[in-house]
Amino acid sequence: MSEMTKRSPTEFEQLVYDAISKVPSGKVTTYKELARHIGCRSNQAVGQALRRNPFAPEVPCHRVVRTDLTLGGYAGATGGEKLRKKQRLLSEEAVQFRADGSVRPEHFFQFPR
DNA sequence: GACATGACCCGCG
DNA sequence: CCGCGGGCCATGT
Repeated sequence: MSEMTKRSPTEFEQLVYDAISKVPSGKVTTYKELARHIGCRSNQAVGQALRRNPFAPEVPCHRVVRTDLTLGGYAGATGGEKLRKKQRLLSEEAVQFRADGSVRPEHFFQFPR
């Protein structure tokens, strides 16, 4: 029979969503930092959890960018409309960008050690 | 359980 | 600078 019920977040995903929620407005973190904070050695696995985030933008996954501070992805896309939306959300939180599209480093938020 | 996918990262040539 | 390969690991088929 076909699947009708929607899948609930796994514990791992909840861990990720909970961590992101601690990133303040106007700041960004990275997939790598996020992974380190929750004790995950796969940055990619963190990206996977965010890619399917059903609570965006309440759970502010738009505040997570790549280690080189370029945008990364949003709503399952790595470019186009979706990505521009991510940039707009950040702009509205007063995050500033450099000419090459990367986030200005002063907005980087590091989790408490 | 094996195999494939992916919003990542890093080193090397 | 750019592509390629290796590493890491949660999820889905």
